[in-house]
Amino acid sequence: MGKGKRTRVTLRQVAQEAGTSPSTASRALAGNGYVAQAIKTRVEAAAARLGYVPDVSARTLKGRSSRLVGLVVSDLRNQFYAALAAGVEQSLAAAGHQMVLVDDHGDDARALDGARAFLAMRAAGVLLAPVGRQATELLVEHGTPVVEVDRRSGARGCDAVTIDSERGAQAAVTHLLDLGHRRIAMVLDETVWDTGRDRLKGYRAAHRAAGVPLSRRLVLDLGLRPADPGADIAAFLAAEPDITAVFAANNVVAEAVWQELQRRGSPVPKDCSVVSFDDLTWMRMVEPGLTAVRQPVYEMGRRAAELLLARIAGEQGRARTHTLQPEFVPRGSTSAPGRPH
Amino acid sequence: MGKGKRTRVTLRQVAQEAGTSPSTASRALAGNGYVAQAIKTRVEAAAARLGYVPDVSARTLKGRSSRLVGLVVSDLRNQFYAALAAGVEQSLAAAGHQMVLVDDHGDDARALDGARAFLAMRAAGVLLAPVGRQATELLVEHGTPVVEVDRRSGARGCDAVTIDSERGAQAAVTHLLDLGHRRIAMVLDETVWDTGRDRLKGYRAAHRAAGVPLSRRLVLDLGLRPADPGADIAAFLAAEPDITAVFAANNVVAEAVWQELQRRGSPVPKDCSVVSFDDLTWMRMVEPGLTAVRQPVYEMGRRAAELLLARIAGEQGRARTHTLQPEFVPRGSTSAPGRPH
DNA sequence: CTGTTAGCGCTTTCAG
DNA sequence: CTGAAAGCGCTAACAG
Repeated sequence: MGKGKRTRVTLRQVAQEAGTSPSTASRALAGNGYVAQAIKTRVEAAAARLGYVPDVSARTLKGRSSRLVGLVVSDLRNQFYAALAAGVEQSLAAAGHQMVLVDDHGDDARALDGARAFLAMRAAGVLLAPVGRQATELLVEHGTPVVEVDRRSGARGCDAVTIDSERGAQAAVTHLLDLGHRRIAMVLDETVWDTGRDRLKGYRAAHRAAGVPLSRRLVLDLGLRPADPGADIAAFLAAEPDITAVFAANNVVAEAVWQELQRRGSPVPKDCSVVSFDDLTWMRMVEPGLTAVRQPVYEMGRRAAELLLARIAGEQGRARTHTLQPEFVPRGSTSAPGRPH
Repeated sequence: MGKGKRTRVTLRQVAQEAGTSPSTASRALAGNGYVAQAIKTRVEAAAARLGYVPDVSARTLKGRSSRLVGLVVSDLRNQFYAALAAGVEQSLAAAGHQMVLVDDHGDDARALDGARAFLAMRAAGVLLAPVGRQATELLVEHGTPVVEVDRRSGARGCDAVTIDSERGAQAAVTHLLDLGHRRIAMVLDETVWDTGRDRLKGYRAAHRAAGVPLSRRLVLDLGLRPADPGADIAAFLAAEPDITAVFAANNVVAEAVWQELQRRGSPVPKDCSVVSFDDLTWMRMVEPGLTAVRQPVYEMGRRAAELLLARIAGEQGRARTHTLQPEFVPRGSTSAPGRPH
């Protein structure tokens, strides 16, 4: 022990030890086909005694695919993706699969590298939060089941699990409108994907439904990876002093907005109400708590994994998109508008 | 396209397409051995044309091991582990390895299952935040390089990367003592591992160094997965009304302490100062900000992965433990003691 | 119910 | 510099 066995125990050795043939030993261990109970026991004992660990690469080579499932997320340090990954892992582990996790940092090229690696390892399936359609297309083209999560790339031939962004955003903004706000800003960091676009749609739909005119000047798009979001937000708020509420399109934006409001000393919600799309730990820790649109992220990961597992199990039928509903969580950061700041 | 090729392109086909033999094609693609430049180009073109994706399971079967590296963490939804995993992934991806992530939920049996799976897939190496020594021992016994992260199981034959818990805790508690606190509580959720134990040691060492007597009654051990931590903390604070400061052993505990303090309406730091070991997002978002011991978690993940990669590359020599230093971050949640609450 | 045979796709001696 | 041959460990026909 502790020396690191130079040579692994193979099925052949187990068979020998049990006084039978490799194929019988294989059947005994895998539980396929007929094996006498006595022999089965004997083989199992031999395997245990020798510390046999089956070689999945041999198995994978023989069969069609491995028990590996790929997951591509855009930023593991973002709690949103971490929770997503946790949900995926949970379902996968329960089904006896392993999760290979790739962080593409929002870069399509890295996602594509990941996809190629998944192909090479004969992954049973892949889950991804797409940043482009290339990765999905490559995978689908090669016959690997794919489920897109959170965003949809628009690629054909794959299932998807998303959250109803438009509905969630509309609920959030309607809440602000109901409170009497009329100059509601929306801050986002992308309209590249359906997430950002749909949330903007929801923001607009809420205004239309309430008969409140829209103003382009109230929408601030920071862009992905802004150099200095705080400065952008500061300039925005200074340019639009009659804003009484801000709707942040996701947790990253919400954090930047919150910090800028703190920095400039604008009391929330007195000077400015705030709502976030996506509800993280800190939003219920701060005082006042942040009103938020809670996304069932962990659940989304689980659902996506289940869907993928069904496809892996051979389920046929055309691609489906499951849409989960967010939940509006009112907290202290929203109230009727005071005087403009 | 989009139909899912029933049969993958093999090296044989690429060779045929390029008008050469499989072995030459292999050399051309892998870059091993001598191949005429002309043929090499031809093979590469053929591979690209056919959309060839090498089968790693065949490669793994032939060679000793795969390019898969296992990582076992205890709770992916905990930002600490998510950051750790992100750091690991970053280093691994840069080196052309893939990360297989297992969440053991603090359960040794699941970690062991993970370890067996890693063995079965001939993982090149494994990183783990141990919950017991079984997984590490199994892996080491089979000759798989292992690096333990954050905690050490005590198993022999593996490297480790940890953070100096004792030093960090001592700094935090010394800070409180320097402010004049004399009744400083410590709340933890385990003394099972060196993390909890060392932080308790640091708490005690700080007291000894300051000549302040210790009282067992000031230490609350919630235990792992407490049913109702809030209630336990409430009871504890009620039973020890002269407490003027709380040192929370990790982010989970800090969250529970913070929420209980909010709930009972005890102003921080006037009634009670608070320090957390581990610094999460919310701790700098709340008002006042939480004084914390920042751990370089992402960096720890990176370092652990580098260490493992070196072992995978064949580095010899006895097991080493890298200890990273935490950083004390004073914020608003600590001040001189007011009157006892 | 069990053993023999063949071969998954790749790499790697070993001759040429 | 290139091709033929063997085999990594396992499973799946197919006979027995």
